Amino acid sequence: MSPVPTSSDRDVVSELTTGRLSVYLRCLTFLELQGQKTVSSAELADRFHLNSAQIRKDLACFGEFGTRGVGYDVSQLKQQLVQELGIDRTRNAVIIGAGNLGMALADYAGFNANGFHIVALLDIDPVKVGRTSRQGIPVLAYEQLDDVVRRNRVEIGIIAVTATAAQIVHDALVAAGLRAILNFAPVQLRLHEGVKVKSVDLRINLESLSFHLKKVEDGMT
Amino acid sequence: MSPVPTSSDRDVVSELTTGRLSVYLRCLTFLELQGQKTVSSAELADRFHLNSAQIRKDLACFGEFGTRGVGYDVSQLKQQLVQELGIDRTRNAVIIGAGNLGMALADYAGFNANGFHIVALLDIDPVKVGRTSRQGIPVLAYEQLDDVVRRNRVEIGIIAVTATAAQIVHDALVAAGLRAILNFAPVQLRLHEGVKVKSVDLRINLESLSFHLKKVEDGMT
DNA sequence: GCATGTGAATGGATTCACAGCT
DNA sequence: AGCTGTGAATCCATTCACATGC
Repeated sequence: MSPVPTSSDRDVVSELTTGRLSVYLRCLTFLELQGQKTVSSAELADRFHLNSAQIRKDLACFGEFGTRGVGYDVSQLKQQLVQELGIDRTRNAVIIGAGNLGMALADYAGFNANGFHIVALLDIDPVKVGRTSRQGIPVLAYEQLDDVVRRNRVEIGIIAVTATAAQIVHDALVAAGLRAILNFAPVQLRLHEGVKVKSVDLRINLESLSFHLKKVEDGMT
Repeated sequence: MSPVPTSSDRDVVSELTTGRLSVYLRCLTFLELQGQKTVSSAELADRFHLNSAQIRKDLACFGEFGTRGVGYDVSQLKQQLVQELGIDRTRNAVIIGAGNLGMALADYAGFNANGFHIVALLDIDPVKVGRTSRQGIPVLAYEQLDDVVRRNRVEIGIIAVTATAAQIVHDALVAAGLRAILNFAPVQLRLHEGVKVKSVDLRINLESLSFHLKKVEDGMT
């Protein structure tokens, strides 16, 4: 369209590519730990069941990090991915809903390391307020949402409430200024412009497994 | 290839389509509860932020359920989806790993209703064995895996252990005869032929949100 | 020689648009 | 008239294959 290159050139990194960047990061972290200095796309593909061409394409989105004839420098590429993914500094999050799932997520290792930190759980139930998770993350009153967000520079909201309450909570998170939301409630949320929402729907995953089992039963291997 | 139509004709239901079938089922359940008798693909699309053509295409995989000029019968289509997804009977599951996440999943409402039932949690830690989740689901010894699977007709395995243990557990589940696995460990599992594995990677979702925030910061909206 | 980075080719999935049925 | 079911068209993602550079 436009004859001049725009900033949207670099913008075209698909959701799928982004997800794979995280995977690559994890692979590189592993290799670095093993003391490996250098890795080729072919080796990465072999060891982690990926496709080498895809790895190269994905990485090429951000510039040229490899050396022809050699491959990629493990530590350098890892650092590059950390930066591209924006986890070179810590991002704070709150969890709405201090039920089983919310509590478990609050203590989940992956949510409290390498760039993320759960500041608090919020709940409307006065009985829960004042408690903490096993790891000591406090449960605060839901009404304090705006305060908590402002005071702790929270950037990410995690929805762990029932399906019925999810849309309301979602809208409140957006109103509180959050632009990144991870949703565990089984609903089709109405989205807001400029706000990224990722939904993890546990039920859908189970049903997809059931579908597979059904096919096997019906002899459709 | 083959000139005669094979059973694989109906086999070509993509992963993405399957996921959407679950979504449609949820929408229909909602509409049925509201007492709505009939619904058109356009109305479904409007109300739940979907695409009407896609809905029709997806549903058409299983035959013709709609009535031209009218739409779909809510209850009938719902029942059809329940059947296609294979949740017209209950499927039993075990969770491996009785940590925070495993415990939370065991009590998760969506995992103990409408076609699914968590039979037990299994753990190698003797301290945990003998306890139960809040809802009373027992924690048994991991060594009893084969027994538990056989006795309870378990069809689904849920991996809620650390990344390091995940592959071993996965292989044990397959050896125990399971053909459907839901994995919460952040690893690229080596897969077995004929075994369906769905992975839920919480970390990837967070990183994808961070990536979005980074882009916003850098003014790439 | 070897492995990257990338246009070109392929393969899927989504969307369009309309023929066909009620 | 209205809405489904579907070929055709479009869009996006993956894979191939090779020119390019170390």
